[in-house]
Amino acid sequence: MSKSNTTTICSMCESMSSCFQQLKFEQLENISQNKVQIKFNKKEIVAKQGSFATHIIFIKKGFVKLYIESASQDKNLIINFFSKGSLIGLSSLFESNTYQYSVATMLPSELCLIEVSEIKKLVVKNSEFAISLLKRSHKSTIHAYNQMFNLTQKQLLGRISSAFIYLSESVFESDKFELILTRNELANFTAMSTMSAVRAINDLKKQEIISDNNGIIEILNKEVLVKISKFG
Amino acid sequence: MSKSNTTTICSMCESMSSCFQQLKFEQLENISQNKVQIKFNKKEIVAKQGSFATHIIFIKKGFVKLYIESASQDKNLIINFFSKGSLIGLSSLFESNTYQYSVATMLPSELCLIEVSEIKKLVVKNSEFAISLLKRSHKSTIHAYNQMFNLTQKQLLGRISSAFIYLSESVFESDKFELILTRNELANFTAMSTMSAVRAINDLKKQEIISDNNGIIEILNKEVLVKISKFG
DNA sequence: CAGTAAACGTGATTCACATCACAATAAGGA
DNA sequence: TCCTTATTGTGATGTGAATCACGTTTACTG
Repeated sequence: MSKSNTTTICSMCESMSSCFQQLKFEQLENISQNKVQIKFNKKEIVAKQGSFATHIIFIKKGFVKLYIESASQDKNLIINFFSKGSLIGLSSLFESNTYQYSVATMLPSELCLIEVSEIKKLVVKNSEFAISLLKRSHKSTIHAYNQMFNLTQKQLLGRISSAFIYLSESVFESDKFELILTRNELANFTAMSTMSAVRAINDLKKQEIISDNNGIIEILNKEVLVKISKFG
Repeated sequence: MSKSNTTTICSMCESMSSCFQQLKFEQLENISQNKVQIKFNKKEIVAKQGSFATHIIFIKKGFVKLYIESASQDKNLIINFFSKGSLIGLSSLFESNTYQYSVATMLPSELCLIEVSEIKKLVVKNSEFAISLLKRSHKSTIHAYNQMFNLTQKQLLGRISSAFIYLSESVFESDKFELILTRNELANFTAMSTMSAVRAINDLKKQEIISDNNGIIEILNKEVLVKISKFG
């Protein structure tokens, strides 16, 4: 990682999240003065589970995964993916001062690290900002509940199908998208072995429900995909 | 359920949650005037997944479970348990206007249903209140992440052990407690079959890690229990 | 651009857990 | 109080998915 030599002023940032749009000009200036903007290569760790959380991570550009590592480190569970405009690390902020998860880039990314104390001040000053943080937080909670259900109550094909629907609708926002994730990462997101992920994907390909051209996934038969994702 | 004939004034409520302690007297009076206090028997549904969420649920007394129902209704996943002082339904409030989960009593309970609009007003007016809601929300998120990890990465005994530790430390707050939950509910909380839950519990009993006297659970060997919960 | 590591893939085997079948006990309702 | 239903329990069987073993292809990296 390297500190960017062209730090953008927050009020000029075209990736600005909905939260920050609630802020007044001078409040945004405060953020601007209490952040660092950093460039990361792909596959770099941005936040490490267990370490002190002194900053909130804002994604200006790129793509990251948020995941939980096991003690033995061999089993990772990917909780979610985030791209431009996302804000990460809020839960560590109010609940505990250490990260409860790790965050790593999956593409070259530009991130802004904003001081926790600055965010806290703004929550007190600006109730619109507080509400938009509340919305984000509840979105995370609902996503986690859904995933808990998906991962524990559905089997292989249902989990993979749910994952493709989620990626298509909520992450890449298109029926055709570059997957970016490896089979191993998809396995870690769906709580199965890499081998099972490979088999499940090829199964969907053979049934012509999805296609995969060098990493470009296209959902060919959404109706059936949804049916599989619901049945289990 | 039946509307309580002795509605407590919020400012006199001895179950008052930390959130409400942030409120000024007249704000608490507003809550008081915009709530209904209702008595529920055990095993009654308080909130039904999919229905409109017009109220926030405050637990004045009793014990409830929050769970997600499957389409076929035969598979339930219990997300969490709540007792006196808890506030439920906030995520439905900001993210969607329908409940993403169901809530049911497990003991006779007294609940206060507070109008969503009233809570929203207070979040805007009182930033301390907003922050305490943020804290609660993040606590839910972190719990969900932990559970996701537990349920997907650990096996039977690890999951049951984690569950007993959670119940002991975070729900009943004692090494000795009345279980309240049936084997089936414990299975739904640990994402396994009822039969497996029965076997796993009896396994822990045989190893003298826990004891069960007519539903009174005692953790006899916490050290080993923690070890099992970590290994998986 | 060769060498090595990471990612992708297929078939055979193993194992954890669900399911089935059935019994005993406890709880709640007419 | 009896009758029904929920809850707890044990052993045998079946199966979904992990693991193992191995080969192929694609991407880094000096």
